[in-house]
Amino acid sequence: MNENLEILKRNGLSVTEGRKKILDLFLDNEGALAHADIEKYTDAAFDRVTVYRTLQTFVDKGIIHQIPTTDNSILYALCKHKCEAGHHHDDHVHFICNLCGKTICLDDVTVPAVKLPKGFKPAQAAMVVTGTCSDCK
Amino acid sequence: MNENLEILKRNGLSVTEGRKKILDLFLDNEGALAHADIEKYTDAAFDRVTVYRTLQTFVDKGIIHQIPTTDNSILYALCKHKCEAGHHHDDHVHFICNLCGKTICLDDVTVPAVKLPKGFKPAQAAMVVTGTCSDCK
DNA sequence: CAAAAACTTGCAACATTATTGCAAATATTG
DNA sequence: CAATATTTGCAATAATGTTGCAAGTTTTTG
Ligand SMILES: [Mn+2]
Ligand SMILES: [Mn+2]
Ligand SMILES: [Zn+2]
Ligand SMILES: [Zn+2]
Repeated sequence: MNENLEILKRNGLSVTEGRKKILDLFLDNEGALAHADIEKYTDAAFDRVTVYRTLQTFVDKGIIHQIPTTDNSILYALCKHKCEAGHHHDDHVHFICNLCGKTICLDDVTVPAVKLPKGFKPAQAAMVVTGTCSDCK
Repeated sequence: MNENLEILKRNGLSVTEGRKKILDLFLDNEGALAHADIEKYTDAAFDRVTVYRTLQTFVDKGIIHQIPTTDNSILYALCKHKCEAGHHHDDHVHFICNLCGKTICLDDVTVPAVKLPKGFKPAQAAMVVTGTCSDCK
């Protein structure tokens, strides 16, 4: 069975062209995608609003997760672990390559715990490393 | 001597009302500021474009640093270490409080090193922790 | 399988945020 | 203080994000 279909059904989502296509992009793409990438890769076949809503739906369901950036954009990538609606477990480090520009989920590199000052209670931690990726090295 | 003035001169920047005022905001404010905050705190006394350019200039000079977020905004905070033009050394963890919304530079908490897969060469690492801050606890 | 119900999409209108060129204003230099 | 260098605000333009709603599509029901 197509993996995209399987994922949509498992999450109780109606199966539509747009959702299948956008999910495929994530499944086929190793790196993370920004809203703009998706518009480009789908040749603007779907309305910009639909893309916004689809991404939001996927995040809500725990199908994709967001990666913070420092350039007024948000990157999205597949959740490979068992994320559920309302509860993500994406504790891995993200790597942004300065040369090729790709953002890669280092699924096997866990964000290390840090000791916070008194009174601070951590809930989630994100880590983004920049540098040169293994392809560009 | 006023600290803002001192910082501007040290970095070879012309001293203007806008720069002094915006720099003061950072000096007076413990937390990080977004572009929108600055417009609000200055009562829109300066054109939006001037604020963009001022923030960019400060980042370039190593006076402030950027903090990545997951909501299409960029936060800025003072560099407290010896950052130079073109070379930042802000290796500290950032904490975003889910209750009061403040973003705090944990200047004494260093981003831990992580072991990356073969071929990846790190240059910089950023870490953002969310949760409850010491004021809101 | 067809009808009803539930949900998703695209459009249009609108709002917010960001970028650029350029002339006027301001700051620095000597 | 005059000459020069730099910064600012404005206007125009672009890019990005949000909302309501009617039409279209998918799912459920009998
Ligand atoms: Mn990831
Ligand atoms: Mn900081
Ligand atoms: Zn690369
Ligand atoms: Zn707080």
